[in-house]
Amino acid sequence: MKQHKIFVAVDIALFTIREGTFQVLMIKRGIPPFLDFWALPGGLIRMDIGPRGETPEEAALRELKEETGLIAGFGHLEQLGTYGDPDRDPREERAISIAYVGIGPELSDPSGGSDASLASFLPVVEVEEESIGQLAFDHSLIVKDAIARARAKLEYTTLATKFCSPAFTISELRAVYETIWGTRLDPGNFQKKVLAADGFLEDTGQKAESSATGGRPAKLYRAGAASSISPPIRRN
Amino acid sequence: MKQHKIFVAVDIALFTIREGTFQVLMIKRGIPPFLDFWALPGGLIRMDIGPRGETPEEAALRELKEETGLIAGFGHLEQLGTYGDPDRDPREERAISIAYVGIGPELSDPSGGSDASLASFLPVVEVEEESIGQLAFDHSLIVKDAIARARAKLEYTTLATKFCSPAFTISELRAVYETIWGTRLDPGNFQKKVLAADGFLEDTGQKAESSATGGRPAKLYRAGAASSISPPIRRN
DNA sequence: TATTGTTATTGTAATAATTACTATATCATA
DNA sequence: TATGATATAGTAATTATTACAATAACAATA
Repeated sequence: MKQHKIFVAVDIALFTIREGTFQVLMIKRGIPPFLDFWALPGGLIRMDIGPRGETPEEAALRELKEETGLIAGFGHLEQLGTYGDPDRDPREERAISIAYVGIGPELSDPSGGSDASLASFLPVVEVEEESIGQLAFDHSLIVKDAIARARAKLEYTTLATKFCSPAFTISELRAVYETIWGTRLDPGNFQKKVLAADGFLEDTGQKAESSATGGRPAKLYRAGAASSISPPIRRN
Repeated sequence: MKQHKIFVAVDIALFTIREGTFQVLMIKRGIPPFLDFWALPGGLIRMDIGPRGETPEEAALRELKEETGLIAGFGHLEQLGTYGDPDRDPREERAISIAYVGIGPELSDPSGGSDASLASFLPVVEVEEESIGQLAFDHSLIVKDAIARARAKLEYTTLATKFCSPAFTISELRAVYETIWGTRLDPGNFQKKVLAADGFLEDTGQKAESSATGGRPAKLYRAGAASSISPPIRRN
């Protein structure tokens, strides 16, 4: 019976926008296998924490903190899927992985730790085209799925607000869409659409500083209570 | 190290439409825990099959066959998500479960086997409102998520064709939407919409028998190559 | 102070999609 | 041949989307 037990890992693809670029948190592996390869932060679910072991979410947040120093002050965490190919891990013992997608605004700088020699936000495009080299395990597949999930969810959910500061302008929100989709959206139409979507935005009554280059100062909004929006924001 | 290994199960929510009703395949448990409770077909991933154990998909199809007699001749299988709460299984040893959603047309009659004393398609509404009693483990949550997934995917994918026979009429397809959503759709508008969706339907050149009550015989279509449709079919 | 540059926000007209019907086509059966 | 039934096509009103123009509100500068 016990022969059927399997190692269960969790991995997390944590996205943010930094310097106008869509980025994902990666670590450089400090131990074999795949020593010195880039990988997603993650590790085994531990059974020696709590009376019956950790939940997968707890494990994801713990590993994130251990390997990158980042704590759970970010806005969103959802399960992406479970990767269970018997050959996804080259080691003797089989291991499956439950993957998560996380999203946060302006995250502090990561620092390597435990099994990671280095932790850093990397531009999503560089990870996609593997100009940083091949990724460890099946993490290239996981990241690809995670990116697709994030892009798709912008359309019909209020996920984009999770990339923004607590109070943000509509331009800032539009920039999130433009950065992640790699497209350009009409400012006027975008404005009307998000304001028409019930529960997407709440007026704070405040105004942003006029930008460095001048221009009319924008109103500041905060995220509303809605989690899905209809009609959706379209990708073009 | 080995202390961290966990039992990994798979469960499958297999949907079909029978006698105009949206139904899901359930088994009655023949062993404890939850003896005689209704549950989803499923079981542990086995490590003694293949050089490194089964894939989760293989395990799902094997358990389906063992417990219900149904074989994999159906149209669609996708991962729903992994349920990992440490207390989801009351037994001594912790077990997580990877859940799948399956869909098939006109499936043969199931028969109980192995750990199931009985297997049967049950109307989704009865399972939802638990008029058949509480479900085993967290299967009530899993079924709920599976139903929501199926309903949502009808909108923007060609999933509905998986419930139909190889050649089907537009009425038959419309009945799938109406049954699963519990709504009524305008026949004329529905027809135009699905025909306008590129790659959704392929004309077979044949016509269906005129129905028992008479009426113009409908054209027969088969599923096209597209997997997503835009604009989506809306729920009303 | 008036002007210019810049960004936010509102307006508008053309186009496209959706809806609620109506009309016609094609069969079975009386 | 008429009638009932269902499939399919058409049509006009409504609604949403798009592309673009106009106006508003500020900073910086002449």
